[in-house]
Amino acid sequence: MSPDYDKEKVEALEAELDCLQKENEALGLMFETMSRKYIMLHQAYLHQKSNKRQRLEVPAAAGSKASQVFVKTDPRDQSLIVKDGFQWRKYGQKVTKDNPSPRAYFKCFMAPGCPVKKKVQRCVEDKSIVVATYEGQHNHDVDSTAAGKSLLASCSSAIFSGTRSIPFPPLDNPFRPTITLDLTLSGSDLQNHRNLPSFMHDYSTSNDDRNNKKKKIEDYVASFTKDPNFTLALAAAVARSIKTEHPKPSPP
DNA sequence: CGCGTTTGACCCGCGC
DNA sequence: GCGCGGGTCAAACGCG
Ligand SMILES: [Zn+2]
Repeated sequence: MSPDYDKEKVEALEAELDCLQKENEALGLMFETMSRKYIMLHQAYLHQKSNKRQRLEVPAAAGSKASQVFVKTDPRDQSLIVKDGFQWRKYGQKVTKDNPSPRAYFKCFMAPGCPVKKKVQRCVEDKSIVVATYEGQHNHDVDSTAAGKSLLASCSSAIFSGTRSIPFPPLDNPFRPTITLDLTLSGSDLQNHRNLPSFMHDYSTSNDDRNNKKKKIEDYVASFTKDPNFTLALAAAVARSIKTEHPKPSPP
């Protein structure tokens, strides 16, 4: 047992720890973004409910017409995210100025007159993360068979719906499929209100019970876990995050 | 031969 | 008015 061995081992562990920390940071950012978006959405809902006319001229972004989905997947499997239960026909691809990665344009042709479009683009830094933007909503049923066949979405929902034990090898598994965060809110509002934590503060203080908020977030998380795919790591991370702060899940 | 992807052209809104 | 950047069209291509 020479010290070199231990040193090498320590370095390897440190590298792994760094990688995990980086991923944890990314996941935390996603979760934070989701929470912020939920808070913004709720705030906007209350505001719109109380005040009929909002001075925001935001045309289409007011409603939940556009939803953004952060997907973590293998760089080569990018085209596979198309098979998410819907049938998409690619009708364009463009290179954007900000992002070196090309952006692909898809349109749902599962049903006639379905105006749902979808934009898929890889993240700037992390090429393993793709951002899909869904626009519109389907007026047809989602093919459950195709959805069930679509990658490994069911395993993540199983974690949230049923047992909390994770029967899968965690981060060690290179087959880690996909992370999907469904954020049914436009991204422009996020950037607008990104530097305005007043909403969150106002909401947090004005509301009597913060547990309710946590419960809402949890419910929201559970809601979007049903549809899209989730990586085991994110599922476990979010579950632990929620569980630690609000140890009373009680899913329906 | 039918259908979906590819890929450059075209269009259109916007800022200078 | 013009250039630019993003969104869409459609002809060509490729594959089963
Ligand atoms: Zn559709």
